[in-house]
Amino acid sequence: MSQEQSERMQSMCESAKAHVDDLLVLLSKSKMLSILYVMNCDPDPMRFSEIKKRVDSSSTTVARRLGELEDHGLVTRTAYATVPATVEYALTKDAIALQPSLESMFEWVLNRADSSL
Amino acid sequence: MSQEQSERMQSMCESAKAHVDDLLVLLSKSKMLSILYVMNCDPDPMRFSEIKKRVDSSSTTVARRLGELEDHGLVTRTAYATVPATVEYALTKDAIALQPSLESMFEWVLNRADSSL
DNA sequence: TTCTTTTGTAACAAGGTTGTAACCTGTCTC
DNA sequence: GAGACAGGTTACAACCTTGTTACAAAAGAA
Repeated sequence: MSQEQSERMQSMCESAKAHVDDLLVLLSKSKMLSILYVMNCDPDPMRFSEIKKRVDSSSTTVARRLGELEDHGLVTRTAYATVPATVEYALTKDAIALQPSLESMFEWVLNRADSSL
Repeated sequence: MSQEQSERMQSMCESAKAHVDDLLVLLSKSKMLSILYVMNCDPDPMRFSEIKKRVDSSSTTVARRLGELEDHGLVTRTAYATVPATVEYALTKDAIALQPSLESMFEWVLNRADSSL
């Protein structure tokens, strides 16, 4: 951990602390890291059903998570007037900036899962 | 996301998937990322009260998280027979391997918190 | 006309998680 | 003896989160 980063942490005002907590709570919600991971795997926008299939969760939970990500400006939602409906989700620039961290975190997770077999 | 990583994901057996899920659930528990972060900030072992103070949570939750981390082999707990009691927690080698990911994830979180002011 | 599809939403019961308050150990100090 | 300290544990009520089920819209296919 860099000296600079620690100082930034300690000198933070209440408001910024709340924002940090907010983001940590967001990232800690169930399936959230998985959703960001699968969306990072593919640079193209992804449909609801594809995300749901890959993270293996209920519609309700996937919809809730995607809504929360949209609220935080981390994904954009685009609906097309096809029949049946088509909706595409894409990561925003801000979320793409998280990619290296996510990738190395999952690298670690996969390695640990491998070695525990 | 690397080709190799995606393939590893897809070819995983049920057992490994369970391990991955297990780790993701662990990392997603409340205050977990914060605890790992503050312990990474300082290379020395850290006392219970210091961790509790830095993550700003209840004894119960901090104790629960540290226990879970210990169960997963990510921290070691060392008690000294002083009066009053002294207990030190240290990250294991495996947890230290997660440091770069955590650091860049928190870098991202702090940047986002800054820019949302 | 009814079935099918995608992408959700609403309501709700079941289960999980949290903080609080009370308590504990063990020794030194007042 | 009473307090204080670190580092917890236990019990429990309150709260949060989850999946399930039912439902909806819109239009083309059977």
